[in-house]
Amino acid sequence: MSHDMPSISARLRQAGFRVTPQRQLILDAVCKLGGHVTPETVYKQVRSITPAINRATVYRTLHFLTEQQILAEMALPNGRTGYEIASETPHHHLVCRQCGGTVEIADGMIRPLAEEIEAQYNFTLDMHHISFLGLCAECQEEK
Amino acid sequence: MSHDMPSISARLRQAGFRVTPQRQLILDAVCKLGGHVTPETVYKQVRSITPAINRATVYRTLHFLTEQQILAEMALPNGRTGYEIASETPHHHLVCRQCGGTVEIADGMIRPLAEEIEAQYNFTLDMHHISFLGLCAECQEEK
DNA sequence: TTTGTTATTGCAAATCTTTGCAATAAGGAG
DNA sequence: CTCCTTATTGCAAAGATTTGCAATAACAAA
Repeated sequence: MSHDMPSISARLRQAGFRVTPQRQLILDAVCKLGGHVTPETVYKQVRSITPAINRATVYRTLHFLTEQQILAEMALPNGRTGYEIASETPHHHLVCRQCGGTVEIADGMIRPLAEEIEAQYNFTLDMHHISFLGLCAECQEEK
Repeated sequence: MSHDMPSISARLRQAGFRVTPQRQLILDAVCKLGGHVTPETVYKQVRSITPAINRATVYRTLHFLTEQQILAEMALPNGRTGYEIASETPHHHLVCRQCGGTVEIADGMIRPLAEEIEAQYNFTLDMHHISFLGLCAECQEEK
């Protein structure tokens, strides 16, 4: 999945934010890299194109784009954070703490639980931020 | 809930680990503080008793005690990690990203989902490490 | 008790991430 | 096109966490 820069730009400006070269470069990098990226891989990717970017800007922009729901955050096994393009249909992840591999699980699978939690505790879940940590099939066997 | 140091000590030695003053101080600190603690609060607590402790040791020991299932890790809203005494009956958390407050949810509530995931993906979930992030009832209203 | 093995610690340096502040530049208004 | 406001960036320093390595000290065995 790619991103529609014109419409994203319009949306940001509409909300009073600015569309800077850095933001575009970072979003391009996330798309180009594909899948789940880390602040460091994004930084390197953008750097390979131009030196006109600072690490702090990468971190700040990744947070910003997540707030704007253009990206989605996901927890990685070591307590680090990964990012991916926010998809229309939310989905979640099984993350292997051993090999770091991830498996996507459909939103439908956890929706019943989510609704039960929301109803019972009046707690609104961040539905784009759910990672279940554990051991994948391969890593279980190696044990 | 407190900890039974004699039996824990025996268990660790049994497995070839050593029971050092630092480990005891750190475990005591977690118990004394109660609830969910962070590496920093543990460090300060131990420090207030004796200067004979290094920050790196606190981090390493917290990880170690988690591996030994004496403590359990939990994800905090800012990507940080919290710890608590591992209880007999596993439970999970709803963590408010706004106020940082936590609510415990019973294991029974998510067990059906967990079993479905394990069956369908052959993925073993870390059952002590599940945190759902979101907004608690109070913080929703403030919006 | 003494000794030997090696798990653990402390330290310092490396990583990773966040934050305050002054300088820069996006983009709406004139 | 120029000016003005202020959102963003870069920089540097602070904070948080991890890691390599030599020194220390548990604790099992003699």
